[in-house]
Amino acid sequence: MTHCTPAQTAVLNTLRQQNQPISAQALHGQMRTQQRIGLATIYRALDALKRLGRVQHRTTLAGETLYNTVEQDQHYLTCLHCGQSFPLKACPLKGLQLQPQPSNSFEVFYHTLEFFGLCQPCQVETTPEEKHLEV
Amino acid sequence: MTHCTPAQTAVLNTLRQQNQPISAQALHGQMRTQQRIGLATIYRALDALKRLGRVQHRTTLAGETLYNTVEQDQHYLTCLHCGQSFPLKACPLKGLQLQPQPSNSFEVFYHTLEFFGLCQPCQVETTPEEKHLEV
DNA sequence: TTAGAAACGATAATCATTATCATTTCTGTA
DNA sequence: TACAGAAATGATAATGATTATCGTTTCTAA
Ligand SMILES: [Mn+2]
Ligand SMILES: [Mn+2]
Ligand SMILES: [Zn+2]
Ligand SMILES: [Zn+2]
Repeated sequence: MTHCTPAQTAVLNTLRQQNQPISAQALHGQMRTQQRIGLATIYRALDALKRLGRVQHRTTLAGETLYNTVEQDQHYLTCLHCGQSFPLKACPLKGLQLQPQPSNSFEVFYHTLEFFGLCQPCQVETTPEEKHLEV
Repeated sequence: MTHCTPAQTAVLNTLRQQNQPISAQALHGQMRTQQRIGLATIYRALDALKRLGRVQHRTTLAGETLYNTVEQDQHYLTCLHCGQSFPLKACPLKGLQLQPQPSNSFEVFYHTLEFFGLCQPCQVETTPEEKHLEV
């Protein structure tokens, strides 16, 4: 219990090789070609890594959960109309200092940050009254 | 199709009355005491409001999806050990300008932002090597 | 070795969310 | 007003990602 199990290590390494967040099932499909591993073990490993602060996840509009390592500090603009996601070039929180918090010493491992709105092409198909903030 | 359906309006108003994000089922349980409304309609309304950029949602560590209006721009510190969530006093992105993006004119309606780590009490039960960033 | 603990794989069970479909309500027109 | 087609709704069945279960295997430490 002191360190990662073999499965956890394997999952973490496979996640590191991805250049995009990936679902648990896709991860399984990818890993099982290399080694014998059960889907339940993937979920167990992802959960453990999550609680260790090594892996994070986001949920797409379609409802699928995508995992990635905390190191790849990546955020997306997601279009509410067509569902496409566009990666940000940099993390907007880089170098940002959080205000002192409730118990004033919460230890932050990582964060999730996503933006939702309309991509360029989808904006034209939208009525003016629905428009909000331009960025 | 030009405007909200009665159900969408009702859901949005009920969401506004909440001072915390709430699950679809809890929302249903709360609304059905006031009026006859089906759970499917709640989900349909939430989905429509989501795509209109009026409602957002987050997924807890336990896997439940919680909804809230975009106006209540609220973010949380969530402890990976005990699962408790602590609200931030203010949005760290307030007044922040996004860098020019891919198609350079993505229209942002709202954002989601969450922090994960260890709360004060849970930090003491943790070995030093697992410690990360102090905030 | 060997006993107990932890991890694992296969698969059954769960449960939030979606899809279906018959019914009701709306909207515009004759 | 009466009516036809469209949209919305509620009840409920189906789906599918995640979790629980359980028998087996692997690890750990005496
Ligand atoms: Mn970031
Ligand atoms: Mn905010
Ligand atoms: Zn789009
Ligand atoms: Zn805690």
